Amino acid sequence: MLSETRAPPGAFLIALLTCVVRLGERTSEPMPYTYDHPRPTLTVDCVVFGVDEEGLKLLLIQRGHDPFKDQWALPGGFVGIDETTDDAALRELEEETGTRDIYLEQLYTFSAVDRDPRQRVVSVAYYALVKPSDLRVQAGSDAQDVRWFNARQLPQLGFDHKDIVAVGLERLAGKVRYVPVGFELLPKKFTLGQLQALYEHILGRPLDKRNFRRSFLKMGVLDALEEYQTGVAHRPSQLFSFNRREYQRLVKAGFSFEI
Amino acid sequence: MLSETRAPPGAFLIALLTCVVRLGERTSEPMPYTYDHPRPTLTVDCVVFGVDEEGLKLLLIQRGHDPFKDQWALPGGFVGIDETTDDAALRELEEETGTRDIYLEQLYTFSAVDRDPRQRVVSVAYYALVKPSDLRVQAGSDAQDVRWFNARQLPQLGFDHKDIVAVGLERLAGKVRYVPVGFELLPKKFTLGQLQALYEHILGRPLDKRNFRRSFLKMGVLDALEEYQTGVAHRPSQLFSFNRREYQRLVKAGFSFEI
DNA sequence: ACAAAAGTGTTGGCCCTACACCCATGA
DNA sequence: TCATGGGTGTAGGGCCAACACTTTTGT
Repeated sequence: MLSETRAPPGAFLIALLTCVVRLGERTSEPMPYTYDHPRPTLTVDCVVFGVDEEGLKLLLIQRGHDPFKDQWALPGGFVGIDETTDDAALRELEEETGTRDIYLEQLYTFSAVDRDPRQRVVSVAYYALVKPSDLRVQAGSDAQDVRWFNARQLPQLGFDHKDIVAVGLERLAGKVRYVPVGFELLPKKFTLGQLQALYEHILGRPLDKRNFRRSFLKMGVLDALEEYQTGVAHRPSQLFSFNRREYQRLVKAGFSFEI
Repeated sequence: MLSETRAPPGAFLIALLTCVVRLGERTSEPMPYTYDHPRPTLTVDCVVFGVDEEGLKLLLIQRGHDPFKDQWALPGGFVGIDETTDDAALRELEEETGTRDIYLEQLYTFSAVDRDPRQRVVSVAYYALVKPSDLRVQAGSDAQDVRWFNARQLPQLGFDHKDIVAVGLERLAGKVRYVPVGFELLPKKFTLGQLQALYEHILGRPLDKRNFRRSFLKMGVLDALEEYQTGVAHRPSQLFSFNRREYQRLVKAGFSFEI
């Protein structure tokens, strides 16, 4: 039915073609084989969390082009015709971070009609957990700058990225309660103090030291190393590492990691 | 840069245009204003849950066209250029159910490159909770038939809809544990027996009657009516209704509805 | 010596689980 | 009178929250 229709050479035709889409709306399934109509553009945006001494951080880029030129925004970009949205998110993150070894999870798909002032863009949002110590960030092709920001004190963001970040923070706080995500954010060897501080930053409330240590150690996913902090002006803490094998065994067994 | 390129008149050009997209991939943000490249088609698919005497049900349509003609699949369809994915999902559901008064929540976005045999299609999946008693389903324009199926005994499904259903079932089971979703699935007045049976169907395991009643009543979101079942061959059950106002008050207060 | 974080046990209360019998009705 | 689901209370155990002091190091 629409197989001979050409797609719009420019955005000014979109309004015209909308009537064609309206026809399409009456059918509840994709039409056979050759179907051609104005489509939303598909992008990904990534809420990248990290943590350092100051607390929970978020990676933002400073846009090099309009719209929102010079403003800060989430890293992201187009989804190619032959890649999944997961692949697109990883590809974009590799630009800014130089690595693909990143914990990534789909967050939500944002589709407000006016979320991009230029044209219709639907964005699949992801959230990522990285160890800032493991990577040195660098501006990708379309960004002037990349920086870590305090996750609770962000600058004004372009598009609807403020909403996306809010959903990301909420999801992180929800997830941390029953999955030990902290391990994606901390260095290989860490102290229980660091781990607890991380949880307090994510949950936004203080936790009891003794109870925290007990419940975490009880899970059995921490390996106590025969190694200690050095050079700190207080009693050195024992170092721990995350036992991923044991963690996966417990996940399979249906174990609950509630904090 | 690509503003003069025409979109593919047919699927056979997609491979050719892929190289153009590859160029696009190097930029991490949408290009200015007039940007034209082969885009994934965007659809929605809905996992519609209902419940009746037999247990948890799922609404499926029988496809009227290829691909997967005559096979059962999830209701769904294209996302128009001027509607959100939420709107698209509601619009599609209205076709099959005749109402927009449906509890709907975004589930996940599926983007495997080969999930549709015709062309690249990315689908935003939703799950819906409806009261089958409130609506009479009817086949939409592209469907030969619509029917409720036992959610645990589904026929073979087209596309990757089996995966989508699996994610939907998992999410429902997760959600029911801390949100009283049951109210979206039951009639206005219901018995605690019905409510418990619903939970058992969703969770896939039996629950203790006394404990279930106690913990649900303790939440304070059920109004006991001065009304009883009639015409049953056993002691009539008291009827209850859901107090949505109180529920929302408790949600705001951060109350936990764990079962 | 002091500052700063590490490390360590116990108790009370609450909640969750398990469990068995009588009740009201229609057939 | 029988079959069917409705309705009710308690006791034991486990888990969680609250809580304070000593240890080790650098300055």
